[in-house]
Amino acid sequence: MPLIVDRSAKRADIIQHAAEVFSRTGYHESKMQDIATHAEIGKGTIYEYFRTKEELFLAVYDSWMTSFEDLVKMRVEAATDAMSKVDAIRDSAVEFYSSRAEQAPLLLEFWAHALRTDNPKFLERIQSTRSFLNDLGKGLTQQLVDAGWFTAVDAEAFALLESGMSDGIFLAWVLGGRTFPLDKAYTFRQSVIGLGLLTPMGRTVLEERLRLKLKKGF
Amino acid sequence: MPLIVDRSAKRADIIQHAAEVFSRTGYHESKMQDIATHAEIGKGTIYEYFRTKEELFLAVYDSWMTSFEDLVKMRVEAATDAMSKVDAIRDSAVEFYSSRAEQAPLLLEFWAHALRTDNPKFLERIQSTRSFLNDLGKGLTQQLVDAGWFTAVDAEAFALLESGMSDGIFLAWVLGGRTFPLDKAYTFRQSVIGLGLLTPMGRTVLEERLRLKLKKGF
Amino acid sequence: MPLIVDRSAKRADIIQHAAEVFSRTGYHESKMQDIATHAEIGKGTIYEYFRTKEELFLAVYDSWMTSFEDLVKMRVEAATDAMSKVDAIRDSAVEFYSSRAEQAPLLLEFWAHALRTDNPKFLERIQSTRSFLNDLGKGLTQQLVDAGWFTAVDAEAFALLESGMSDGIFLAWVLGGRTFPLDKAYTFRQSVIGLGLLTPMGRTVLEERLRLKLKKGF
Amino acid sequence: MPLIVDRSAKRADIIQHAAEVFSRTGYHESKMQDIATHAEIGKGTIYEYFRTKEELFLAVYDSWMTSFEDLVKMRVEAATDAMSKVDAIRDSAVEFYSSRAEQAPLLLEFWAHALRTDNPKFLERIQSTRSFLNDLGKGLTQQLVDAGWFTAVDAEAFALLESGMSDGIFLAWVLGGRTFPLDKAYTFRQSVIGLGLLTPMGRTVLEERLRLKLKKGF
DNA sequence: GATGAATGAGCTTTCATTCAT
DNA sequence: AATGAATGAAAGCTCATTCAT
Repeated sequence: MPLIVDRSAKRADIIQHAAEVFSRTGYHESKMQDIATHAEIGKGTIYEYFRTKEELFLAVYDSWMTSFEDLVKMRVEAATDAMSKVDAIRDSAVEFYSSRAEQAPLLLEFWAHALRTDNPKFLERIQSTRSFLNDLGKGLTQQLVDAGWFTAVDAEAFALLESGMSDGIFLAWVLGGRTFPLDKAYTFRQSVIGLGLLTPMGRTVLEERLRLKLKKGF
Repeated sequence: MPLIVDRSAKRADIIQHAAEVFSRTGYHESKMQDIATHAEIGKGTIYEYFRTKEELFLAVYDSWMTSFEDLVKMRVEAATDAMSKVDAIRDSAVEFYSSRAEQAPLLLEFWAHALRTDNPKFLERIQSTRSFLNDLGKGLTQQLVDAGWFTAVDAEAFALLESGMSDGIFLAWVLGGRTFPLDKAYTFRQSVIGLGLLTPMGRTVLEERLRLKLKKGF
Repeated sequence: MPLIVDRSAKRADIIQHAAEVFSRTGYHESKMQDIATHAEIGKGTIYEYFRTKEELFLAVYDSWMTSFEDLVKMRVEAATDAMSKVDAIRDSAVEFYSSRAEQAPLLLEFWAHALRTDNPKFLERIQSTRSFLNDLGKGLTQQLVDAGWFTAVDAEAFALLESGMSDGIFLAWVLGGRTFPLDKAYTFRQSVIGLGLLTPMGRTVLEERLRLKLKKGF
Repeated sequence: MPLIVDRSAKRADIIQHAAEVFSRTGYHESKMQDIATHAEIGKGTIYEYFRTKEELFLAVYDSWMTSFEDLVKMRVEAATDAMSKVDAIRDSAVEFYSSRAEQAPLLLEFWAHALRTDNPKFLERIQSTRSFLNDLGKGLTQQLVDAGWFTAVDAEAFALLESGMSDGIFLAWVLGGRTFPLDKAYTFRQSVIGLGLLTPMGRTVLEERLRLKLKKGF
C-alpha cells in the first residue's frame, strides 16, 4: 500500500477503492463498510472526505469521465487531420469501455440515479461530458463538411446523434452480455455513417472500403 | 374502488398502479405501501399477486414491452412494403417512448437492475424484446438489400446496430432532459443511415430528400 | 377421505390434521394455511370450528391427553392387583410416548406456551391430566402401603414425584435425541423406586430381581 | 446509563437485560425493541453483539447454564466425601432453580426451541450441561458403589435417570404453579432413591432417617 | 485526522383473522 | 356451511451517518 501523503491523494485512493466495490456489487448493494474495508481504512474516515455515499458515487463517476475526457483529448491532439481525429474519438471510446467492461453496469446505475436524485450535480456531470464530446464532434464534422468530404449536415444534430449512437452501442453490448467485439461494432457504425455523409468526392476515395465493411458486419 | 372481476384483471390493475408509482418515484424509492395506497388496496394484497417487489418490477417492465411489441407488430403488419415497414418500426418506437416520457427513467433503472440481480428473468425479458426487434430488422434489411434498395450489408449486424442506436438516441434524449424532439432525431438518424446504405438506384430516387434532412438536423 | 357427516366429526378431523402439521413444523412455524391445505379444506373453514390458532392448539393437546387418559384407564381397569396396575400406568406412558415420538417436541411447546398465555385453559388442561395421574398413583401407592408391600410413604408426594419423574425421563429422552429405549428407562426407574419403598416382606420376594435390573441399566 | 468499558462487558450487559425481558415476556413475545429499551441502548446496538434474536436467546441460556455449572463445580469441590458431593449437586440445583423461579418458563421455551431450530448449537448446549452432570453423577455413583454404600448399579444409566428426574421435578414444579417447596421435593426424591440403592451396610446407618422422610413427603 | 461503536428510521414481507359471497 | 381474497399490524434486521475519543 503506497504511503498516502496528502489529502487529495487519500481522496483519490478512496475513490479508487469505492470504484472497485461499486463496480463489483453495484451502488445500492455496496455498503460503506465494504468500501472502508476494501480501502483498509475506518468507516468514519470516508466521511472525512465525502459527505454522503451519493457524493462518493458522483466522485467515482467524475473520476472515470475525467480520465475518459483526458484520453480523448490526448488522442485527438495527437491526430493530425480531422478524419483521423474522428477515428481517435472512436478508438478512445472503444478502449475506455472495453478496458472497463466490468464497470460498465455501474454507468447505467449512475445514469439511472442521475435521473432520480434531487442533486443536480449528477445530470450536470453527465451533460459536461456530452457537451465536451458534442462540441468536439460538431467542430470536426464541420471541418469535414468544409473540406468537402462530408455533404452538408447540421453539425450539432449530427454530433448529438453520434454520441447517442455510441452510448447505444455500448448499451446493447452490455445488456447483450458483451457477446460481440465492441471495436468492430464501432467501426461498423462509422462505415454506415460515413457512407451516408460522404460527398461524391469522398465517395470516390472511400466508398469501396466502406462498402466492404458493411458486407462483413461485426 | 373499482369492481375487479377476475384475478388477471386485478393483477393488471396492480401492475398499472405500480408502474405509475415506480415511474414517479423510481424503483428503489418506491415503497410497497405507496403502491398499495395508490392502488387503493391493502399492502398484503400485492403479495397475493406478486411474490416480491422485484417480481412486480419485472411485471411492470414486461407489461410495457409487451405493449411496445404489440404496437410494432400491428404497425408493421399494416404497412405494405419493406420500406414503410421500417418506417413503422421507427414510428412505433417514437410513439411509445414519447408517450411514456415520464416513465423513461424507469427503463434505465430496469436495465441497471437487470445487470445486477441474480434473477435471470430480467435479462431474459430484455433479450426477448431485442431478439424480436433484431429479427424483424434483419428480415427487412435483407428484403431491402434483395430488392436492390440497399447495398450489400450484414443484415444481422445492421439490425443490432439499429436497435442499439434507437436506445442510444432514447438515452441521449432522456439524459439530456428531453430537449429535442424525439421523432425528428429518429428521422434524422434514418436519413443518415439511409444515405449510407442506398444503392445507386435507391440514391437516384431518395438522395435529394435525405440530404435535405441532413442539412436541417433536429 | 372419509365423508364427514356431522360437526363434531369434522372438528375431530381438523384436530387430526392440525396435530400432524403442528407436530411436523412446530406451533409457531405452522401456518393456518398449512393446516387447511393438509386437511383439504378452506382456510376460513377452520375458523368455523376454532376461534383462534391457539384454541386449535389447545384442542390438539386435549385430544392427545384424552387418548392418553383413556389408554391408562383401560389398562388400569384391565389389571387385577395394585402392583400390576402400577405396571399398567408405566406401560401406557411408554406406549403413548413411544408411538408419538415425532410429536414429542410439541408437548414441550405446549407446556411452554401454557406458561405464557393469558388463556388459563392451557394450564388447566395440563393440571387435569396431572390430577388424574396423581390421584390414580396416590390411590395405588396407598394400597401398596396398606398391603404391606411398600413402606409408609406420603402417597400424595410420592405420586407427584412419580409423574414428575416420568416427564423427566421423557424430557431427557427427547432432548437427548431419543438415543436410549424409553421402555427400559421406565423399567429401570421403577426398579430403583421399588427397591427404595419395599418393606422387608416385599424385599424378600422382589429384591433379587430388582437388584439385577439396577446392575443392567438401560 | 452505566459506563461500559469493554466489549465483553457490554455483551454480558445485553445478555443480562435480554434475560430479564425474555423471562418476563417469553421468547416469542419479546421484541428486540423491548430488550433495547430495557438495556437503554439502541436496537441496532444489539446487532453489533448478536447476529440474530435467536443467537441472543442462546447466549442467555448459555450464560445461565454456565453459572449453574460453575455453582455445581464450586459446591462439589467444597464437599469432602462422595455422599456430600451428591448433596451438593442437589443443593445447587435447588438453589439455582429456586432463585430463578421467574425465569423457569424460559427454560422450557429454550428446550422447545432447541428441538425445532435448524441451528444445532441449541441442542449441543443442552447436551453439554447434561454431559457435565451425567459424568459427575456417574463418577460419584461409582464411588458410592465402590465404597459399599450403594448396591451394584449401572452408574451411567443411573446418572442419566437422576438428571432426568431433576428436570422432571422442576417441570412438575413449574407447570404446577410452584405450589410445593422445591428443596423438599428434591430431598424426598433422594430419600426414595437412596433407600433403593443402599446396601445392607448403608441401610443399617441410614434407613431410619430416610424412611422418616418418605413418611413426611413434601 | 482517524476511528468504529452506537444509533434508529425505515423497509419488505408474513400471516392470523375477517367477511362478503 | 364453506370459502379464500383481502387486510394491516407487526417485527426482525440493515446500514448510512454521527460523534466521542
